[in-house]
Amino acid sequence: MKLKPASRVPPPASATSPLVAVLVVIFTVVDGDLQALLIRRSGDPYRGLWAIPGGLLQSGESLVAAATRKLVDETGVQDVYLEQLYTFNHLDDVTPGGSVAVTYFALVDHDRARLADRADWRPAWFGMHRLPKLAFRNEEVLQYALERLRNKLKYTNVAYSLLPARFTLSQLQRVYESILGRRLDKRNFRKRMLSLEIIEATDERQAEGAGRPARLYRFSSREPVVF
Amino acid sequence: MKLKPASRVPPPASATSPLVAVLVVIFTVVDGDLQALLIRRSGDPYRGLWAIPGGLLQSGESLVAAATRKLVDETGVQDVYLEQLYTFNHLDDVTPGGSVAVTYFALVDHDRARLADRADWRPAWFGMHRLPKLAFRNEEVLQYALERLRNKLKYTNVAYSLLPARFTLSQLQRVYESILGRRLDKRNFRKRMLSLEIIEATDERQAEGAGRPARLYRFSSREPVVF
DNA sequence: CCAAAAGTGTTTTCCGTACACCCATGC
DNA sequence: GCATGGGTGTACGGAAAACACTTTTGG
Repeated sequence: MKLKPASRVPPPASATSPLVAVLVVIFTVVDGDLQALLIRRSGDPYRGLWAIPGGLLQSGESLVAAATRKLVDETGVQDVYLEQLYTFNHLDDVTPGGSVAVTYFALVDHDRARLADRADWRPAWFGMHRLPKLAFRNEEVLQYALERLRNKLKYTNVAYSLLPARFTLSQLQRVYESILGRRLDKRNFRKRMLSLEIIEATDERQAEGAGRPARLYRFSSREPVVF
Repeated sequence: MKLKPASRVPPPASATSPLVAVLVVIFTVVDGDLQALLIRRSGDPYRGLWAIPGGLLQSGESLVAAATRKLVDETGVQDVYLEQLYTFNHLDDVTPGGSVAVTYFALVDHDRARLADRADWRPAWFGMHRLPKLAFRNEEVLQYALERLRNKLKYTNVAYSLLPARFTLSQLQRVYESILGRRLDKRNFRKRMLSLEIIEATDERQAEGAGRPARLYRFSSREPVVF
């Protein structure tokens, strides 16, 4: 049986066509730890397990709009880095007719996020190395998101979305180290960041407890930049 | 209004939910020219224009299965490189309730492809620099696919899917040049290909018209390999 | 004065790029 | 013997990686 391109137009709304869900992997870095936001399921299936926030794409809604909506629902923030990740299917093996999950990932500054405080399925942050038991095949999605994020770090300035407007180079380095999962050399790191010209020194300083006060930097651009 | 994860499960089949289409950008290299397979639309909208092959995702069908089905329909080949590209929406601005297009791209050896011979919307190859007027926003999709392919070429062996089992280094270089859109240095190219150990020399040779016969090579692996 | 974090250069290694001539065959 | 495509090595430059000590502050 052959599908005709023309058949894209008038939907036979009768047959159960696959549903479209949108999931958003929301990352943050707290205190040297890369964390993802998960919600606890209060309904079946997988009741009580944790899952990536998401919901059905509504009629007429665009994919980014749906992803942004979920992001705002869960964290209250909106103007952050958000990128489409991958489209999975059969994540959910219960929906009759199948389902398609379009996944996104977002990077939020932990201090700006205000988690929704709901009675059931409350959201919570989990370190990527201390994940709870997850619903559907959400481990796969998280791993894929992490991999993508690690790659993006190498050739884009996406880290801007994980930090406040002003930050120290040590804070920035800790963000990189949390995501990459390994220590970086301080001198090489600073040399590289500065040579890429994605950050600029300000003339402010900030004392972090004991020790010499650190210079504060800012990102030259708070829009995504690819080098 | 908030979507609950639980609502992923029982679909309210009443509302017109967005449709899911699967498109497959099929690339080949012929004679130093990177080409994409397009089909001519015989129905509305965009009647008479050319478009990327695709169709609706059928109930219960997986995304790769749908993409593979389209690929086989159009070219007769199946065991080639196939990768998910991106998921667009609003490509089609006519479907009520909106539509989502999950796009893939495939790489086929031109000599193995046997194009479907249909009365209406016949498929045909078009050089990426001589594209006809396209339906929907298919230019965007093709450009995105090209960009992705160019990147993949740098750190994977995907070219194996564009060549026969045995090939000369010059043929391989022409494939790279067609995709990248620029000339490469012969010595550097060979050095790199051999040092990556993705190809191996055979002891066969092949005369290409006049000139010294060329050694034939094969890919060490005909599965995708990332370096 | 000591603990704690910030800040700073040089050397080596590796990879990408530039570049020109000889070799084997068909006609 | 000449036209055609196949095949080969070296040198340079830039980026990444390795590596250790001094500076400034708080307590």
